[in-house]
Amino acid sequence: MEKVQKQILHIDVNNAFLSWTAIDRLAQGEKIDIREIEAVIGGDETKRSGIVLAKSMKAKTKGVCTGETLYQARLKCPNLQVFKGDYKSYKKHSNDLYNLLLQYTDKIERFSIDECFLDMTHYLGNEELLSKAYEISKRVKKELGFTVNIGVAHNKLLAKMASDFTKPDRVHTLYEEEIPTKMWVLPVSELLMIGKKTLPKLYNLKIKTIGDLAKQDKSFLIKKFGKHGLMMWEYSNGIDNSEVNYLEEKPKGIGNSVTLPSDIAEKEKIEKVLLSLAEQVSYRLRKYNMYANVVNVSLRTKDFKDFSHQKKLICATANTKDIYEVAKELLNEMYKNGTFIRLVGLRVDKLVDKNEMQLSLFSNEKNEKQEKIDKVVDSLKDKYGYNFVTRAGKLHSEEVIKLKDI
DNA sequence: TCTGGGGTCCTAGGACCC
DNA sequence: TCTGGGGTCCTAGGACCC
Repeated sequence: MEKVQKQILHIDVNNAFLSWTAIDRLAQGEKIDIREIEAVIGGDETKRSGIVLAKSMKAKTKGVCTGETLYQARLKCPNLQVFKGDYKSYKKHSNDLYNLLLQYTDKIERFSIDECFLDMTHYLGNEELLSKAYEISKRVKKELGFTVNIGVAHNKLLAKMASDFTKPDRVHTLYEEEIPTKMWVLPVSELLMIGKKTLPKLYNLKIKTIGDLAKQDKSFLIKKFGKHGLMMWEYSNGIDNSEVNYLEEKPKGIGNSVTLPSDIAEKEKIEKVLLSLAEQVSYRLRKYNMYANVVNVSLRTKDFKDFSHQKKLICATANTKDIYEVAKELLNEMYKNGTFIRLVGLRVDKLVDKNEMQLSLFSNEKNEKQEKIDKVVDSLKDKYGYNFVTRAGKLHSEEVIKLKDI
């Protein structure tokens, strides 16, 4: 059976957070379009999260990079203007884009808040596909007020690589025959899944461009890098057979973490943070109607050393209390008193659907009571806002760590 | 006023079983 | 005695993505 060639688009919003904040500000009557000045969307330095989340073209020209500290960015760009992000607004703009794209196909994979893959295989031939890409590009700009880059190709990898070519507001193709001229000439760091740990290893092997990587012996790369080596070889040669995953997927794990206002070195205070996180994580878990089989606590020390411990549960749970109790056990195992901690994280993994669980097998009166308590607390949170309801344990502590609204 | 927060997937070693 | 070896589960840590 001959395989039908897939037709894929990758849509990538240009400077998403910055563009969307620019639109919101203009809508509120602000005169200056922050896309036209040296500006970034940044975290909060007073909360020790002062990093660049998105940058304008002008800030980029000055060398400002996503992920660097605002302090570093200001050194490169002294007139830099910093604006706060608004996740709720971003979600809305992202949905607007999604709804527009639904007019072309319902096979859309939302890869992140500002990126989508579209399976357009029902459009016949490259010409038709390309003209649809231009149509989408124009319509998004006109109807939604921001620009996108669109990658046009026959698989997801090549579409994503293509959308990353020159920006902003561009449509690029990357068909198989264009790989040598458009992709192999690029530095190997541009290839998807080549990060900052792999890059120096490739440089040591005199592999500098994606083309250099593509010409390597496949088995040599597998011997050197294992599975990752095979993937690098396939990607550099434009091979990717993955499907556009358009069905709504349930999460495999749910986690929250918080950088503390200042480093702390007392277990009791870390426990209070864990209680807040347990509430947050289990609340989200219950919203998905899922149970967790693994609880994981992670810590970051003041000198940025990360470590974590995890534990498989005897019985899956979505109770705040159950998760909190296990989290405390894990903290006890791993925490050495006196160590200064910067970040505390709690996540649950190996999630299962509530409906797919054989209930009552292990459930008892105590569990049912806990579930009822959580249910009441959840509905109050839904009604009056997440931070409205607080646990008694937290109310009586002087160290209340207020978590951001979710 | 130096370094976020949310994820997924992979690896390697130890325990344990047959 | 000369110390198998495959398979699975669990855990800690790491790499990468946006």
